[in-house]
Order: sequence, then structure tokens, then C-alpha cells
Amino acid sequence: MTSRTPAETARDIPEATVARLPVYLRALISLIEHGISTCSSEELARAAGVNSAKLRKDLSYLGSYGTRGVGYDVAYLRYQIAREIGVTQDWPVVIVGIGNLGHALANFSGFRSRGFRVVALLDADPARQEESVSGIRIRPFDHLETIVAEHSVAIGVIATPAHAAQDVADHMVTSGIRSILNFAPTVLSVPEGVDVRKVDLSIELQILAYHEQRKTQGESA
Amino acid sequence: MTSRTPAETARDIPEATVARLPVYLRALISLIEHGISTCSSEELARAAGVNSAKLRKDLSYLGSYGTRGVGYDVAYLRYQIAREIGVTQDWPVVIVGIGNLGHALANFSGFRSRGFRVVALLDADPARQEESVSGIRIRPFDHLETIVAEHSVAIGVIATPAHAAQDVADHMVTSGIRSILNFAPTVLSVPEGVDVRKVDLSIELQILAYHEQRKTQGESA
DNA sequence: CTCGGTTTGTTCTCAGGTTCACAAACTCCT
DNA sequence: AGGAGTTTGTGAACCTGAGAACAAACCGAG
Ligand SMILES: NC(=O)c1ccc[n+]([C@@H]2O[C@H](COP(=O)([O-])OP(=O)(O)OC[C@H]3O[C@@H](n4cnc5c(N)ncnc54)[C@H](O)[C@@H]3O)[C@@H](O)[C@H]2O)c1
Ligand SMILES: NC(=O)c1ccc[n+]([C@@H]2O[C@H](COP(=O)([O-])OP(=O)(O)OC[C@H]3O[C@@H](n4cnc5c(N)ncnc54)[C@H](O)[C@@H]3O)[C@@H](O)[C@H]2O)c1
Repeated sequence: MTSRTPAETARDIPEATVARLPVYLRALISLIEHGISTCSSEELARAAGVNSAKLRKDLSYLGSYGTRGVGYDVAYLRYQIAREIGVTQDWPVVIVGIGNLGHALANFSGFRSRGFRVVALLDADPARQEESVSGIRIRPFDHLETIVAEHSVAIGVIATPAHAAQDVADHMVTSGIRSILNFAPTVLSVPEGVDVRKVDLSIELQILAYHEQRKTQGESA
Repeated sequence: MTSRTPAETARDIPEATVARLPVYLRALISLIEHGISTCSSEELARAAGVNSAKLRKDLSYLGSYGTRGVGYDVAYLRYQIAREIGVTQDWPVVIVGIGNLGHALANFSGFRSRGFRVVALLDADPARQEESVSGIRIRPFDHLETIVAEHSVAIGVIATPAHAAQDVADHMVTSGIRSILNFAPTVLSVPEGVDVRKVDLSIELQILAYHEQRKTQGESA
């Protein structure tokens, strides 16, 4: 095995693997909290809810951090995954649209513990701007560009109604944000180089409904 | 083209297609609201943010609902997709854990308009049980079984802290719920035949962070 | 009725992801 | 030191999904 400087870390991790790394990270943190210092791929895979072969292959993209015949050092692996994902330092985040959902997000303590820090809450409604949520004052939406520049914000969260989401996204992009998490049920179009991920309650429920319908049909037939 | 009774509708729609049908449905509804009665696969694909070949292939699993040289009848296709997903009638849903997030979900108007109806809000904390959210009273968690039986609830939403989620899921399963949407950041284990989908903010943000880190690295190199 | 233009439904090919299975590498015990 | 037992890392087979490309089917004009 060749020694591996951070700079020459493998460049191309498959997208499916990237999506699972946070799950492994969480499982490792849970193991640490239970005082477990070493684990096999089998155990970690069970904790993460995946196949152990898949887990091993996923980890192999990061490097060779296990020991054959022994398993993985939990704390070491945790650090390596966190470093690979990029959550060893906190990422500044802005949330736009502080309604029902925005309030819940702003109050959500899981943010800070997972490598993110809410630096600003923005809303277009002046009535909202009197308010503070968990110690952060709600500010006017047109402060976006200033705030992004000031805090080097790279990640924006959209929690506005669907009809406002594209406009908000456009402003985020011109302000320099290149990663967007969208809770509004709408397709965003953004330039090349900007990543958008969506979280969509209705879609998830509809997928469940589809399968539920099939189950029920099979029953009555 | 053979005539097709509802019963002999194609049985095996690929999972990737199932996940996109709700997106198409939403796009079609939006077209209807704009007074558009016919559209080509190209136009619908643009509205849904996908490749037109992919859209056509997806729709072909449902049947042959378009007309060559013309396109699709928007209202007709909308109905067919809704029927396939199973959202032509409302599905009763229970939400467990009415904290920050649970409140937002309970207040969310998009539920009813998308084929779902919240029949009960449940929480273990007696202090919560004084409260009503958008006209629905919060009830004790141990009413779950009764409520599920009474309303034939098939879908449950978990919005409790992570440490309570597995216990809630177990109770849901024994009550007869076979589809679970989980917002708690934990892996649920459920018996064969029960579907779980998760919505996980931290994972989405970490995936964005991973790509963001790569972008920034490339820049400074 | 025929022909040109349009758009669907489908076939084919390729890329990506999952799982199996096993050699290589390690530990511990004798 | 050697051998038995364990567990990783990975090659290879298999499966699923994406996209290009095109024949079949439809419309409307002349
Ligand atoms: N509430 C939920 O549980 C839930 C669940 C799933 C999806 N969603 C989606 O999340 C989004 C927000 O939902 P909500 O229930 O919080 O809605 P909401 O109406 O309570 O809040 C929206 C907020 O966005 C602000 N806003 C509107 N236009 C804006 C603009 N151009 N710039 C900045 N701020 C603007 C409004 O002032 C308001 O405060 C919606 O798109 C909704 O469909 C919500
Ligand atoms: N708030 C957010 O924006 C957000 C975002 C992403 C994920 N989450 C996750 O969603 C979950 C809920 O978050 P929250 O901020 O609403 O938390 P919260 O603490 O505000 O609410 C949790 C609620 O669950 C209830 N509860 C606890 N144990 C229960 C049990 N056994 N049965 C029934 N009810 C029980 C509590 O009484 C409380 O009302 C958490 O797992 C959190 O990690 C929240």
C-alpha cells in the first residue's frame, strides 16, 4: 500500500457513494457515543443499514483505512470520512423564507453539530423582520448579497413558497452561492456549476402511496 | 394498441420512474393552471427538468397515452399518472412528534392538495396535548393503534427525536401501518413488507458540502 | 388521397451501481 | 515460527437506468 498525501486523495468518488458517506459518518458517531473503538465492516454496515460489501467498496474509494483481520478504528475512520465530506470545519449557511418550515429549520440544533452554521435568516416580508429565531434576527431579503460576501457563504437553503423559489435561487447565484438546498416544490434552473438538491415531502409521500396501493391491490385480488 | 383494463396495467414500473412520476404530475398541474391543454414530451420534460427521451420512456410504462405528431392531452395524462401513483383519492396520514418540525408539517397546506389528509397528530409529551395545530388536536401517542384502525391509516410520518424513532416505528408497524416517512436522522429497521423512506436534511447538506469542497479546492490549486 | 412535417414509443448501446466471491493481509494461539 | 481463524480490499458478473436514434403513427394541406 502506498502512502497517500491528502493532496493526492482519489478524485472521483461515485455519486452513490458520496450519498452514503454521511450515513456512515452518523453510524460511526453513534458507535463512539457507545464507547466502541473498533468495528468490522459487517457491524458498521448493519448500523448504517447497507450491505457490507457495498460499505467496504465505498470506503475503499477514500483509501485503505481498515486492517485485515481486525476491522476499522472507529475514531480514525470517522475523521477520514468527515475530512472527505468536508465537514471538519463548519460551513456557513443562509436560510431564505422564514415561515413554518423556515422556523423549524432555524430552531434545528442538528445543524451546528453536523458541520453547518446558520449565519443569517432572510425573509421578504417586513412583518417578519421584527422577529428573532433562536437568537438570530430575521433580516430583509435584499441583504443577501452583503451577507454572502461578508461570511463567504457557499450554501443556501430555500424555504419560500414555490412561486418565489426561482427568484430566490437567481439572487443566490448572483450573490455567489453555488450550492442550494431547495424545500419548495418546484424545479429550479441554475447555471452550470451550481448544485441544487431538493427535499420534497409530497414526492416522498406519493412514492409511498404508489407502493402502498400495490400492496393493497394484491391483497384484495 | 390493445385496450387495457385497469386490472392489467403494467405491473413493474422501475423504481427510478416511480420517483419521477410525482414530478411529472406536478408539472402537468402547473400546465393546467396556465390554461395549456396539450403539450409535447419536449415541453413537459423541460417543465419537469428531465431529458425528453427519459420522459417518454417513463410514460410508456403506464401505457400509450400520447398521440404521435401531436403530443399529450394534459388533463388526461394528469389523471392517468395520478391514478397510477394512487392519489386520485386521499390517503389518511398520522404524524407522530409534534415539535418544531411536526408543527410545520401539520400546518403544511400542500398535504391535502397532493392526495393526503392528516387524520391525527400524536405526541408523547402530555404538555403538548393541550394544543391544537391548524384545527387538529394533539393526542396521546398511545392512541395510535385505535386511530390507525379507525381511519384505516396506511402511512405514518415520524418527526420525533432520533432516539425515539425506532420505538415509534415499531408501534406503527404493530398498529398496521406499512409505509413510513422518517424525518429523524436514524436508520429504522422494519419487517419485510414495510416501506420506509427518509428525509434527511443533514445528509443533503453534507452531499452539497462534499461537492462544494471539491469546487473550492480546484479553484485554489 | 397523398405527401411532408411532427412527435411518440421503442430498440439498442453504454455507463454506473450492486453483489458475490476470494486472494491478500492481519492477529492470536500453540 | 507456523497454522488456524478473521476480515479487508477488489476483480468480475450481474442488474438497473440513461440517452441516442429511428421507425411507426398521426395531422393537415393541397
Ligand atoms: N411546512 C412544511 O412542513 C413544508 C413541508 C414540505 C414543503 N414545504 C415547502 O416549503 C416552503 C415553505 O413552506 P412554509 O410552510 O414554511 O410556507 P410559509 O408560507 O409559512 O413561509 C414562507 C415564507 O417565505 C417568505 N417569502 C415569500 N416570498 C419570499 C421571497 N421572494 N424572498 C424571501 N422570502 C419570501 C414569506 O414571507 C414567508 O415567511 C413551501 O414551498 C412549501 O411548499 C413546507
Ligand atoms: N427541526 C427541523 O428543522 C429538523 C430538520 C431536519 C430533521 N429534523 C429531525 O426531525 C425530528 C424532530 O425535530 P424537531 O426539531 O421537531 O424536534 P422537537 O424536539 O422540537 O420535537 C420532537 C417532538 O417529539 C415528541 N416525542 C418525543 N418522543 C416521542 C415518542 N416516543 N412518541 C411520540 N412523540 C415523541 C416530543 O414530545 C416533541 O414534541 C428530529 O429527529 C430532528 O433531528 C428536524
